[in-house]
Amino acid sequence: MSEREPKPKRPPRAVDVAAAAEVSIATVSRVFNSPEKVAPPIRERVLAAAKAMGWMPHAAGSALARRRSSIVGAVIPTLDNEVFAAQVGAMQTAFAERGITLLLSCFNYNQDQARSDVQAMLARGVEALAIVGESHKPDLFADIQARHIPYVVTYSHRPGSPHPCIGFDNRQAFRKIARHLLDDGHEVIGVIIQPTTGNDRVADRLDGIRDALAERGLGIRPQHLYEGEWSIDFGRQSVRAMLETAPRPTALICGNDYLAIGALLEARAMGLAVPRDLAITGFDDIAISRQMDPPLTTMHIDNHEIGRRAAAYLLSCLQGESPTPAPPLVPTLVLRGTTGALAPARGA
Amino acid sequence: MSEREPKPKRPPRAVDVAAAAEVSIATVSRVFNSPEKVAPPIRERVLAAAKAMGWMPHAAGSALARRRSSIVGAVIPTLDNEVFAAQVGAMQTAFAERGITLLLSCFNYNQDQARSDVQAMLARGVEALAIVGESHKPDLFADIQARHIPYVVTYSHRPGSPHPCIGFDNRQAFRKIARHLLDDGHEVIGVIIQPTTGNDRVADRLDGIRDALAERGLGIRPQHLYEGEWSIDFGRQSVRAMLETAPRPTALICGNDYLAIGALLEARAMGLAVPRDLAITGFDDIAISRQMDPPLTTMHIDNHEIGRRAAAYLLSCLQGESPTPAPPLVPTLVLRGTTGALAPARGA
DNA sequence: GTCATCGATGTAAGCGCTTACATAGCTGGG
DNA sequence: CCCAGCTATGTAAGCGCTTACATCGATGAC
Repeated sequence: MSEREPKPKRPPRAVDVAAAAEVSIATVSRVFNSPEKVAPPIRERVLAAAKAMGWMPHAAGSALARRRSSIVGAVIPTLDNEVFAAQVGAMQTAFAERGITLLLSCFNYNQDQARSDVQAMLARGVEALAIVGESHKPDLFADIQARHIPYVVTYSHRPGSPHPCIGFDNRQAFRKIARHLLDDGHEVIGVIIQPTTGNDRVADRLDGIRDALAERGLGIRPQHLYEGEWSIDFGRQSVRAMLETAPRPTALICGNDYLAIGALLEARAMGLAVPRDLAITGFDDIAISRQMDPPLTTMHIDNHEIGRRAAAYLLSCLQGESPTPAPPLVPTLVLRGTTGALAPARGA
Repeated sequence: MSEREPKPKRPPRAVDVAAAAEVSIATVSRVFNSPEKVAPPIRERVLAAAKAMGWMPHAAGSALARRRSSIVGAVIPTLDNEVFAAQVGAMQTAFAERGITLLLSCFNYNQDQARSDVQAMLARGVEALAIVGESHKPDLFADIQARHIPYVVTYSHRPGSPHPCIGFDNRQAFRKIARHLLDDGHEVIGVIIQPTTGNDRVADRLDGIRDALAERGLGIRPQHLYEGEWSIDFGRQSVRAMLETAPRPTALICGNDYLAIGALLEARAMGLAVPRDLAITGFDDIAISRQMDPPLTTMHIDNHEIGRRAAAYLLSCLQGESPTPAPPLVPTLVLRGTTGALAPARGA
């Protein structure tokens, strides 16, 4: 009767377990942190007591004592883009296996938000940080470096970047896309792309396109460049507007697959044949892209792989190693049905 | 010269700030937690000192002292489904506004994983928990309840559930879909659905379909029921196999939009007219669905709203209120191009 | 049989912070 | 002019845990 505790409110603490198992609190701690140091019979007793009262070491206490939080942070623009969702999912899984918890922040493409989220994470004692892109307020990186915390920039891999990166060279990748289209014979090329301001990755993509065109003495005509939110609808609107210009572009490079899908759907709705009347390329190779009609030519990025690599890199840093960040990933151009050699305009 | 610290390694602590501002450590703490209690000039001095050394209260320390962690956990199956990604994104945003950090776990439809993730979160001292679905090991909920922390089940709202829920009644929703198809004149209805084992939401969906069919004395023929991973490809395969059976279904209910999109694409690839030869319905109304040709009839779920409501509910609990969980959301049937009245089989 | 040694356990000092309580100036009423 | 009653600040006791160090037996070499 008197054994019944009428107020089970307060969660058990290590001392309670210690009392129940008739050992000292230090032994309880050891059972959970270096079990080999405690004699098996006692170990069992402690384990049994802990299980009986549902006790686990409280993370805040051990974080303090151990000076390690076992949490890492992921800072991404938004989960609404499956690209970042996949990266975060892969990281979460990789870290969970090591008993590390993932803290998430979505900054919605807002640099101030990113900055303050990172500060909050630092205050929480994250031991490492993965951040999408490198166009952030300088303070953001300064804060991280001041803490001597390992971090990695993802989705970007600019030559000469001061940061460790896991990603690919956006500029190169788009140069490759543009060259492919040029090789197919296109000379008037339109571009639909996400906002470039404050987004290094997208700015690089546009630069890559310009590079390739410049190599052939070409450029992007202002009326053939649409910059706006990444969405299927923006892709649709842009292509509709662009096709009213003269000369009409014969090919369209889109900053990501959502835009490309919008462009493709609208072009077909307008009665154009793709790729004959208009070639279209995307970027990311999201799940739906290869299901389109015709299937979308795009560049394949392995987002889970980026997440896994970022996690592996940070994990390695946390073990005290100094891994050399891997070479850039090289996205592969997946030629599907929305591109093809341009029919010769005139002559046989 | 001697002012230079040669080892800036260790992050500053409150005592350092206190020393710099020539106040006691208590005052420093007060400046950050109840600023109105400290005289403005001193407050400024402390703030300046803190900023100068880049100090912020360390979360583990304050969590311990305050007995509040200011973190909450979200437990979802996977981020690869945009439905859950959207929910998490909305929650993260809502919590961040209140200075609360979100811990994420993806259990990949594995109940053991979910259980241990929840335990890890409890050990981390989460103050609240949002969990997708209610078909979890009973221990999972027992652990949470033993800690007396608020929690909410999302994406599910079964009548009579013992848990607070933010979601919709999956059974009702699919009953509605099936009834609609029946009203359109369909009698042979196929089903492609995600695995039902260990997934209450999906099991409810199937039950809802059965309910509606039973009302008209009908049922699902075994050869018209395909259960498997939710993916466009599974939708494709299933529809192909199903259309070889006799009698052929004239309508197809899919457990979510991915499956429906696969079914739609494959049906059209097989030369069927949709909806004339085969009506198709999805569920979730993901972004791409209304872009399909014909646009997909589906049920619209506001995933961000679920996330916001879940966050609001938990936030309210954390303020000590006892909010009555809101009534279920009612997903709306969005009739688009993949359904329509069945042409009369015979007679005028 | 004695003592050095070693392995198993306990003791206690923090980890960085918050906050109840103590204290010390002030203000102003009597 | 004194003191009750404030308010602004400081003191110190934890929060729950880990771990260096102390302690205590037991083991085995001599």
